[in-house]
Amino acid sequence: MERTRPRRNTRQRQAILEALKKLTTHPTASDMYEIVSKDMPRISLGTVYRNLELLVKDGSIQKLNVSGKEARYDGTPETHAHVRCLKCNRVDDVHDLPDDLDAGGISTLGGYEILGYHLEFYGHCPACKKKKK
Amino acid sequence: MERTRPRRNTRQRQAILEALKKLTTHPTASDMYEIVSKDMPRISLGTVYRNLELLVKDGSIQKLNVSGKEARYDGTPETHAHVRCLKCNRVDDVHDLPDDLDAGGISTLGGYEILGYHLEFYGHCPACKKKKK
DNA sequence: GTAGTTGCAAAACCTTTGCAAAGGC
DNA sequence: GCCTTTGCAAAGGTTTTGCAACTAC
Repeated sequence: MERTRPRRNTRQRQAILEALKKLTTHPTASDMYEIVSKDMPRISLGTVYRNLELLVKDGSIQKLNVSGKEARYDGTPETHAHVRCLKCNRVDDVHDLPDDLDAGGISTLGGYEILGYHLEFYGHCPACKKKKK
Repeated sequence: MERTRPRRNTRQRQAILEALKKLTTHPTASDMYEIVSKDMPRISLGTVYRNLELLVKDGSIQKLNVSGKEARYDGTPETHAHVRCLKCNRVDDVHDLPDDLDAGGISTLGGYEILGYHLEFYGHCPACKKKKK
């Protein structure tokens, strides 16, 4: 289709990727903007969006947008499931999926050529479960 | 939390639900607006959004917004997997999932209380596969 | 030097909301 | 008649984009 690998290693792109890789949370674009802004006060939100998008196309990171709210980014390139809290919108990784789903093994479904999947569970996180009472 | 079942059976709400139930596709809110507008030219897009949202809360229909683009609606209340075409953005149901995922059987994951899941595969639909060449 | 990138601001896009009028029950 | 719902339009929030200046290579 078109070139996906970034041509130039700009300071902005490096900073965004590094900051995201360090996090185990799943920040939104504007979270990333705030984080990177600390070291690079003149960076713009547009640049953050552009680079996150490039890195996603690149395969370096993942974009999660199951909730219909702001997209969130995941510094891990490997596909894996997520859990989202319906109350606080927090997103965690799922590592202990009992019956692991291996999309790599599924190549076609109803005539589609399958390239991957998004699997997101939803419910209440531990903190919100407590508050509920 | 608050009442979720609609109080009044308005013509607009009926028309929206009926139209959606008839479809096996997964229309966006504005698709629904266009469809319902044919019989009800003065309906507004806001009303379509409000009613779709009510019906979702109600459990009568489902909302799909894994792609990060416009949300799509599904006239079936039962949770099931979907496939989305990365090129044309078409969404189909998955009926022949080889290794069926039973979220009903999963009640906790990493401390979360699990209430459901969204599973969406992505790839290229039959039509787009042909065009690719 | 050149073409990809940035910062900035405006625009685009989808969705939600305020409000007066209309309409179920 | 009361109170939810509608239609309309404006506002909201996130993401994208146009453009001149900048910078990596």
